[in-house]
Amino acid sequence: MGDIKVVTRFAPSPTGFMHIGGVRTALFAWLWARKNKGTFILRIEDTDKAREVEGSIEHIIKSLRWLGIDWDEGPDIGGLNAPYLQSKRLDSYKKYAQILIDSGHAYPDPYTKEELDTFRKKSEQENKPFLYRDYRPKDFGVWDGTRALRFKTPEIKSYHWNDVVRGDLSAGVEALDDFILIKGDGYPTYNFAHIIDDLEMGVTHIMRADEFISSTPKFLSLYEALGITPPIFVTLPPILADGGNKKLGKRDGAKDILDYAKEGYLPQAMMNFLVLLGWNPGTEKEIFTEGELKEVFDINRIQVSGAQVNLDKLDWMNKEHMKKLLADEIQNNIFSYLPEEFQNEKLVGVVFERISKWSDVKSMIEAGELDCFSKSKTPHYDKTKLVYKNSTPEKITQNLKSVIQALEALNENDFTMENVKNTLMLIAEIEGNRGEVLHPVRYALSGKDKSPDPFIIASILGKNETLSRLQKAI
RNA sequence: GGCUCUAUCGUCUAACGGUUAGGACGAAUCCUUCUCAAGGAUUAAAUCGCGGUUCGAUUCCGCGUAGAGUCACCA
Repeated sequence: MGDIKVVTRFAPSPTGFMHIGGVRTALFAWLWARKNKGTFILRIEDTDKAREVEGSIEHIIKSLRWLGIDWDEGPDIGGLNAPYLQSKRLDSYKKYAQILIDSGHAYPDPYTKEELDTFRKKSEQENKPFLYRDYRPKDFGVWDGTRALRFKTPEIKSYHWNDVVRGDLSAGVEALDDFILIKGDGYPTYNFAHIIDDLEMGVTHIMRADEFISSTPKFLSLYEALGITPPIFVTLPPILADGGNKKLGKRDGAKDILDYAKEGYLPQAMMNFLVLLGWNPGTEKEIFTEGELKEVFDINRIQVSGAQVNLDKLDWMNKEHMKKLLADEIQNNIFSYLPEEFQNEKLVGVVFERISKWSDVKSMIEAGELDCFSKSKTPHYDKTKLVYKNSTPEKITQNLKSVIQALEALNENDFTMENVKNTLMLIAEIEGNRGEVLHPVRYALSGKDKSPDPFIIASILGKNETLSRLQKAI
């Protein structure tokens, strides 16, 4: 098994952003190549000019790089099998098309679009699948390149094949048809181009989602006509939209993977989350680093049935990966998402601690979680809320005064969380009720019912701001 | 409609044909706590239905049901 060098590829079409589903496919292909010390290729399937979206290629590259996926050959770095844009490989497709024409396996499509539509409607009315081969012309004309070139299915038979994930698969003869190899505009179809490219690039394993199962017989008949040994098929399970039971797609609100980056999810958390969407190691371990995944990932343990996206689990994983980060890594990863006024080194710990309350940094900011640390946003008070439970306003005022007095004794330099805490706890002990001391202080500093503890807020605001807010509360 | 695939707690999943059907997320309860989080402990929660093979079926087979995919000059 270790004798054959593994070559995998990820071959997106540049039609916009990538969502979780697409990236998962890339991840599995990449991991399998890395696990086997093989080659991973990025190829762009840009054969549909009408659907192409400007800037998609850069966006796709950015998305993959964010996740930490790298490639050995690709449009941006070149490689042995360049070019990696299908639109620049037209000569290859023409070469193999000619071979198929010469061997009687391809012919020009004589029909207009309208005629084909009529055929299709007729089949629909009869509740039968539309098969172009029922209308295959008796005599093939000469292909001049202006019409679509169709593949002449050599033999109508039922195919059986093996899939690493699904095991033995089969299809009825309805799955076979004379599909288009090269379109009227001169570009090849996916069905043709990917087979030629994979052949020329030496791809050994094809990872793709299950929507291609039903077209596999077409591919197999083409492999046969060209005398090619097919690569190993690895069908990935579908990813279903959150809460629903539809396959995840852009129309169902599937998000750009880079949106997760903007919200403050860590790439390693996203990678961990994605790899478990349709794969598991067979152990109870769930949190993996990139390095560990490159070791343990195995296509033989890929799931068969579909999985729903569980965003709660992503949040949890993000938290778990944050715990593994060092302070400076947290800073690097989180600060770029924070408004400038919060990019205070002292806030790293707070952000780290409080993030778990929210799904991501963005929503944490929007919820105003960090507002109490802002020197510009002085809290708004509701006097009644300053009072703790059954206490009296007089008692609270008195406590606040004690606190101010005690804190004034601290030097600006000694105004650390530790010292503030000791000071407040001492007063609380003397008063015999923590709530009557800590609550008003916290509320005075934050102006919120729910907030971080008073010690951390005070230490970050500094002596002056802390005392001023306490004074104001009185 | 044809062809094809799939089916274990709410969700993601584990289980050579033999387990009290395990783990994780989420939920609930308790502890801790000035609040909200965090942390600790505990609990509830599943083999789609019906047959068959077998000493024994979540596991193998058939049928049913439900869901998904596909039937493009899209990939």
